[in-house]
Amino acid sequence: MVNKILKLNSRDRDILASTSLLKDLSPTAFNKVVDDVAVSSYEAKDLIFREGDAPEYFYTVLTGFVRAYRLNREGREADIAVYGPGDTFAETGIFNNTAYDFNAQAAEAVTLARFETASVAKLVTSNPEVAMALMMTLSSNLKNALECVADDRLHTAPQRVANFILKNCPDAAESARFRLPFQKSLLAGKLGLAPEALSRAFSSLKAAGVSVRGRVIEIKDVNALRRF
Amino acid sequence: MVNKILKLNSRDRDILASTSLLKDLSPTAFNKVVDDVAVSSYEAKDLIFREGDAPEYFYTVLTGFVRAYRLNREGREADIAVYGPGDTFAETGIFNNTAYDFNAQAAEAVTLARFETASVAKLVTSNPEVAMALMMTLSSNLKNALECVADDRLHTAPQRVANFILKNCPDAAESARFRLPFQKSLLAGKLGLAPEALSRAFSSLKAAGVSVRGRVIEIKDVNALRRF
DNA sequence: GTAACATTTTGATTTCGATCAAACGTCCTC
DNA sequence: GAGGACGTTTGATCGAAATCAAAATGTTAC
Repeated sequence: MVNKILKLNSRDRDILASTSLLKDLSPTAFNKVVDDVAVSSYEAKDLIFREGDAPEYFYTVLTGFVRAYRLNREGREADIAVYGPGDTFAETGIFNNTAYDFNAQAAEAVTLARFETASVAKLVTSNPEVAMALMMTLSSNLKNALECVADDRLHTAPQRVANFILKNCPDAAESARFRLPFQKSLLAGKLGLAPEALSRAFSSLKAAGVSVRGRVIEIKDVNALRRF
Repeated sequence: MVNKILKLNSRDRDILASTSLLKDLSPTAFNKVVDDVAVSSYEAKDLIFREGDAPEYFYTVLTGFVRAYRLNREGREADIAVYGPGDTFAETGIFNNTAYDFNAQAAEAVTLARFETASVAKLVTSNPEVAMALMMTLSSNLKNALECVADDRLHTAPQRVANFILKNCPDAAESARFRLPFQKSLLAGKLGLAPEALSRAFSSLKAAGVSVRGRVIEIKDVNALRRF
């Protein structure tokens, strides 16, 4: 129920060392950052933090997927991002100490590396390597967010789903098959769709040679899909 | 037609020195950054850069407004951000040297401070102050982008317009009046709406005490608007 | 294996905003 | 001030996706 907080074991250390946030750090810098890291585990649906909370921590996903979402006044939820293994989220708290501006929830069983915002904030000013790592992360998160706005505003539901599928196909391949890394309802949220709309989008993509069985997606002709 | 490129004059320097990107820099760091800055002016509708171009420069708006937008396959445009005085855009080019991922266009006559991506990239690694300034900028742009996704997904057109109006009202005020800083069609784009939808949203807000004459917005009761 | 439950799909309806078209205003030029 | 050009509003229609409801499929626990 309540998440367990543990010290980093060597397996987690290895995972962390391969994330885009930390992979380019020198051993010295890496150790400094990792010094204050804790590993926290959550069960599916557990809240990690709530919009409005003080941004005491930020996180890198080790395993599983995290859903970032906001509520409107009536309590309806809308996802604004999904973070998976290697992704870092809520790192803006380092730079302005205002409250989290979204809710974060474990979409499934999840383990996270938990950084202390305040101590990393100090590190950043003194360690250029760490600063650079954070800039890369911020930059990549910014690109994704702008991409998301563009996708929402430019593309229909089937087009968004097609885009998502194509991002998961090896570029050169003629045909492809892959497994969704998470539930369809989470994918729907990520794409800004109701689950029903995702389901209908998949079925409209049958015409473009996409077949879906459970979580397995099969694409007859990747280039044909690219054209619609 | 083609934009003029000038060296920074002292007025531009003053404006730059007050932007959130540069305001906290020491004189030394400020001078280093500003060393390679050029001022470029554009007429309304001029393209500043195109999606796919090499990210040679990034920009801070000195005066006017810039529209960032993307195209879908059919050539329809969708705005993904609007940048005004003090805002910095396209700074992600510093961190990964991939092409610009949107088009930038002067929404009206505009002057920009133009930074060389490559030289700032070098500065960043050696100068912690500059790194910090960029992190603040990235962080703020990231927050805005996520806010935009949330707003698009959670709120109807009238609600988005109401939010925009409220952001431009002094917090405490009972009633308020202000002038739109740019054309309504640009506001429509910023909010992800067709101009017609913006117009209809304004007229539906009459019921909440909002009256519009030209660019002047008048709000009878700010708190009432907050409730719808 | 079956019951209980969660997730996904399908169907019917409604709603919001896009689009097309035309009228209206405003600003600028000549 | 007449004439445009452009921006905005209004009207009518259309389409995409949300919502509500129910069926179907999948998963888990016992």
